[in-house]
This record gives sequence, structure tokens and C-alpha cells, in this order.
Amino acid sequence: MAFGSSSLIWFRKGLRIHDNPALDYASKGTAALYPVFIIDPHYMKPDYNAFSPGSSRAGLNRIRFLLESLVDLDSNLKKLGSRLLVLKGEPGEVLFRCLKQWDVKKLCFEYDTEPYYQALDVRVKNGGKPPLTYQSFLKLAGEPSWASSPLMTSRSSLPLVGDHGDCEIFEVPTLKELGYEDTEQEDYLTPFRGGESEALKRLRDSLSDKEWVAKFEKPKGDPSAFLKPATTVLSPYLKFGCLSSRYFYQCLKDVQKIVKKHTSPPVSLVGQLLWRDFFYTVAFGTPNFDQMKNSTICKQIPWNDNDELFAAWREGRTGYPWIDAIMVQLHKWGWMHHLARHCVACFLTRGDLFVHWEKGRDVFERLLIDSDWAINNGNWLWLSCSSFFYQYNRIYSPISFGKKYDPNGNYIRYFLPILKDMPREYIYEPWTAPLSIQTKAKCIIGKDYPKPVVLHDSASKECKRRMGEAYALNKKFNGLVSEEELSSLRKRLEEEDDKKNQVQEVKTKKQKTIDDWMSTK
DNA sequence: GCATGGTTGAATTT
DNA sequence: AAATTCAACCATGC
Repeated sequence: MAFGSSSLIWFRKGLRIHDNPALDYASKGTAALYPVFIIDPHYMKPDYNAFSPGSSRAGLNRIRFLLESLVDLDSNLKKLGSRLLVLKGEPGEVLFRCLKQWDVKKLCFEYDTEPYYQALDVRVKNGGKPPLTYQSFLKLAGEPSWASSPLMTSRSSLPLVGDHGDCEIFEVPTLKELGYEDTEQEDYLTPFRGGESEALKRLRDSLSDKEWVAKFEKPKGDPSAFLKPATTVLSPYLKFGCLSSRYFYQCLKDVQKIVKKHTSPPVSLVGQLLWRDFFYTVAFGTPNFDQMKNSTICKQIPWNDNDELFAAWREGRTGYPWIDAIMVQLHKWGWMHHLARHCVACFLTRGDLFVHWEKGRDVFERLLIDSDWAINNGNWLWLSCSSFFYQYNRIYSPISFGKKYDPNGNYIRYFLPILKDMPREYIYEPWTAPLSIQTKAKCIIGKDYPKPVVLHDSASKECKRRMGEAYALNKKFNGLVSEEELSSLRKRLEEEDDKKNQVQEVKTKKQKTIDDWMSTK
């Protein structure tokens, strides 16, 4: 073995062989190649204090997806005469030790170091100002230079794996070995399997219906479709790099060459890939992108701090079956249709509960198998009308929105089996069902399934009012709202709301007295 | 400074 | 069911 000419590829994301520039570069002109993945116990070990099964950082479904992806990567490496070297420990320390001990001369990992990308960065960065709209992003980004250049999508061999000395090498662990128990219970198992092989299979399946690919229009999918989702579900594979976004992009362009009549960005499938890069660009160029405070793009809004409402949302017991079913799908599958994500995000924040978007963001971040820092934060900013999108009067109805796709409530019946026998006229508003119907459906509202935590009509009105006031405050101070201003607005809004509720209470009391009096007559 | 258009609504009318 | 109206705010770009 050529001494001192070995290289190491550090897999973090980019868990694939096809079109993997870091792998190509690492294996070029080297005698030995160390393909390494480091298991960070902090990321992987069970955390029993978390609100759902999983580690402190990730839900069980995403950990499972990652392990499956690693097993697949290892098997694909083995087909090429190599293997995955799994190490354990704090990644920085472990890597440093290996580099030294193995005398590695070249360390490669997924980061765009090519001059082309650096040049692109400068252009896209637009003089330090990231574009804040999709259209202006498109203009700045233009057509990628690799749009029609061949990619390395297959290879016949890899350099031999170098001697790993006395470093302890592991196989990809199972969930059980990581300390998780009862993981085979069908109930909480995402139907989506991880790995490059699965990604490429899914890509081929999606692309086989060329008409469907060409006509894809994002806002038009059916969020209640779950047996056969209305989108490609390639996002988790893109997230972990099991699928190359460039390869995906080229495949889509190839379809467009065949089917001339096709949709365009932002609604087309290519458009979806570009949304990814739009959010990466803004997120990279915006300080404090993932928070409200000290953000240059986030509206300062006096969200409330109601942990009971937040917990009800998180656990899928708001009393709105459409909302709760979506949250159950999030827990069980780690994936929902994008419009379903919109509904629950809107409901939690500006639509009904007025809870801080950062709290919802954290829940998605943990539970989604495709959670991606920039995209997740970007969408929560969007849906909460904190940035990018500002029409806070447009609120998804937790009753009628789902109904127009799924009037029979099949989606609700599947994810909330307690409601499976509720007649279709009450499935979206079970609290309106007469008690006799509830009894017959074996689901008493308030006992077997919760009453609504808020009344949508009055709650959404109150939310709009608060958003209006908050927007006015942001305008007044040109976005630079101090904490004092914000908390004084919060106080005022809550006091006004309390007063209203008191008036309402008096009214209902009066009405009740009248009713009682009438009934005695 | 001002007109324009914007992936992702709802209510109402036809 | 599809079309129309409503109401609305911002980044962009001239």
C-alpha cells in the first residue's frame, strides 16, 4: 500500500454512491480510501425525557431512516470492493484521531468548494443581500452550469479500504443495539424505507408516469391522500443525500424534453427543487434565520405562551379531527403532505392558537424524517406570516379545508380510529353530533375524543386582530420593535381579549337566566 | 415614490 | 362546481 497517500471520505449527509462529488474527489488518485461514518451518541442515543420516542435530537422514525440509509450505503460500497467504516464518539475528536493515526492526506466531505460554486455563491448572495422572493431568486440563480453535463451516476470500483490499525470499527448498529426497545411495533413505523437504493427506486417509479411529472402543480395536490401520496416523497432522500438533487433535476429535465407541455417553477417539480435552494440561500445569508428575535426578516409578533394549547396541538388532541389526524400522521409516519403541514402550522400560530412558530418548528424538526434546517424554518416563517408571506387574513379552515378533498373523512378515520364510525356529516365537527349519534359511533366528545380547545370562528378573528396590531407596530418601528414595545402590546391585547370574554360570559349568563326563566313558565 | 404581482384563502354568487 | 369578489401587505423594480 502506498504510504501516506490515503484519503478519507467523511459521510454526514450525501449518503450515496451516484453523483457524489466528494466521493469522486476522494477516490481519485489514491491508493486507499477510508469511507467513514461517525455515530454521535448525542444524536443517536435514546432520550427518555423527550416528548416522543427517539433521541434528544431526532424522532425514532428519522433515526431508523438514517440507519437504513447507512446499511444501504455499506452494501453499495461493498459491491464496489469497499465498505463503510462506522466509528463512535464525538465526531470532531474521532475524526482528528483517525486522520492522525491513518496518516490521511486528503479529507473529503460534502461541502461545495469548487470555484464554480464559490462564484455562484457570490452571485446568488447578491452583494450580501439574499433574495427574499422566489422570483428574484430565480433571476439571480439562472440555469445551473451542470444542467446538461454528464454526472457520474455509476462506477465499477472503489480504492481498497486502508488498514484501520487499532481503531475500533463497528457495523451499522440496529435500533436495538442503540438502546431502543419495542421498535418493531407496526404502529409507529414510517412506511418509507431509507437508503440510496430505495431513493433511486422511488425516483424511477415517480418518473415512470411522464404525464404526471410534466403536469405536477404543487398547490393542487390532495393532502388527505395517504395510501398513495400525492407527491413524490423524495424529500427525506434529498435530506440525507440518498438522492442527488442534481441527478433528480436532470431526470426531470429529460422528461420535459419528451413531454413538451409542462408546468414551470414555482409550481412544477423542478420548481420544488428550486424552493430548496431558495431557502438555503436566504437561510445562509440571514443572521438569526431560525428565530424571531434579532432577525432582519422576521416580523415581531406577540405570540402567547400557552403551553396547554401547544401540548394539545403537539399531541394531536385539539378536538379538530383534521388537525389532529395530521399530527398523528406526523408522529407515526414522520411525513405529511405539504398542504397538511400548512394547515397545522397555520392553526398553531396565526390561525387559531397564536403560539410561537419556533415551538412548532421544534416539533417538526424532531419528528419529520425529511426535516431540513433551512426549509423547515423558512416554511414556519412563511406560514406564520412572519416573513415571505404576509396575508394573515387568509386562514386555513380546520373544518372546510380538508373536507373539500376528503368529504368522507377517510384520512381522519385512518389516523384517528376513535372516530372511524362517526357519520360523515359530523366527522370534521364531531362536537356538533347529537349525543345519540356519538353513542352509536362509540365516541363521546369530551370523553373519548376531546372537545375543541378553541372555537375556530372567534379564535381566528382574534388572531387576525392581533396580527393586524402587530403588523402596525412593525410598520411604525420599521421592523425594529423593541422587547418592551412587544410585551406591552402583548399585555394590551390579552387584556382586551379578557374584557371581551367577560362581556361574552355575562351575555351567556344572562341568556341562561332567560332560558331558565322561560323553561319554568 | 408608486405601480405591480405574488406556489399554497374564504365567502359569496352563478 | 366554477367563477367572482374581497381584502390585503410586502419585495421588487422602474
